Order: sequence, then C-alpha cells, then structure tokens
Amino acid sequence: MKKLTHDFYVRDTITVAQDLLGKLLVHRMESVERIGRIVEVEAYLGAHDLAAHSSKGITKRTQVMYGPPGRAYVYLIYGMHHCMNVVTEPEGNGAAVLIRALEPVANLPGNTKGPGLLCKAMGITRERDAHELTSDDFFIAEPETADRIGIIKRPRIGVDYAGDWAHELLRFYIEGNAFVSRR
DNA sequence: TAAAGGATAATA
DNA sequence: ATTATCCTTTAT
Repeated sequence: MKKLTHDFYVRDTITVAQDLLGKLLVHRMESVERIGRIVEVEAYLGAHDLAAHSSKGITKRTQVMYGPPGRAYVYLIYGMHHCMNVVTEPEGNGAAVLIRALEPVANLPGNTKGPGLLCKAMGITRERDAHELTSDDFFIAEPETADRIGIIKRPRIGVDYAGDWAHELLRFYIEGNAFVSRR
C-alpha cells in the first residue's frame, strides 16, 4: 500500500481536499486493520475562514491545526461524537480537511456516512489527535486501482453561523457514490 | 424538529 | 466558576 507523504498534505487545502476523494483511510489497532475509502470531505481554509475552528486564533484546541501538515485533528462535537480532520498547508496556516464519509473496505462495521459515525466505525478518538498520518498505524494511502471519479461541489454542512463562508462551495464528494452522507 | 451531552472558549 | 456555543446523530 502506497502511503501519502508530507508533500501531499502541504499543498493548497482545496486541492488536497479534492485529491483525498477515493483515497484509503487506514487505522490499525489491536491487530485489526480498519480501512475506508474517502468519499466526502470539507475544506477549512484557515484563520480567515469563519467556519473553521482556527478562525478563533491559536488555542489549546486549535494548535494542532496550526501545526505541521499531515497530522490528524480530532475533536469532540456536541458532547458525543468525534470528528476527524487532516491538517494541510505549511505550518501556521491553520487549514484542514474534514473527513465526512467513508465507503467501507475492510473491518468497518455499521454506518460510515457522516463524520461522527465514521470515527465511531474506525475507532478514532481524541487519543489520535495530533497523530502523524505518516505513521504505521494511522495513515492515508493511495488505492491499488484508482478509477476516474466525478467530483460534486456543495456548501459545507452545519456552518450557518459563518456568514458568507457558509455559502462557499467547500464540500466535495464523489459523484453517484452511495456512501455520501447527504446530497 | 428537538434533545442529548461534554469540551471549549469567553466572561466574571 | 459560570455560561453560551458547537464542522452531529438519533429519536420523536
């Protein structure tokens, strides 16, 4: 399996977000290897993006987003669900890509349509916050066979409070895929 | 459509 | 220390 390296993540966030579609998210734990194909993502561009957590500046929570790219940013939302992001762009930009839905590939029980559900199925918790995605137990890889895919662009979900940023087309998903959370 | 639930960040 | 808020899900 071909693991994505630092060079992949350091690029422009929108580019990385769209390139992540079709890639494989791999999490190895307690001798099980869980694998899901990324079918839906959202781009969070940095401090100027009012919908991004990093727009509040550097805090204990957001310092991961401002750190080096290629790391996981995992947080708890609404007191009960975990969401996973991937930090992008050079250190200091505070940009990241939220993984919103997976298509099950291996050892993924239950629903993976939605950021909270996918983390539950993958076994991802805050213990994986700031974890290097170039590591051997938690990473993103290039699939063996990459078919050509169509990309649909839509406004992000759950960010109505972000003013004009709420309308930006920063949510991307694979056209026609049955595992996209909403359409 | 609304309630749940805990961490977070702002306020005091 | 207290409170408003939240990149969601589930159940009514």
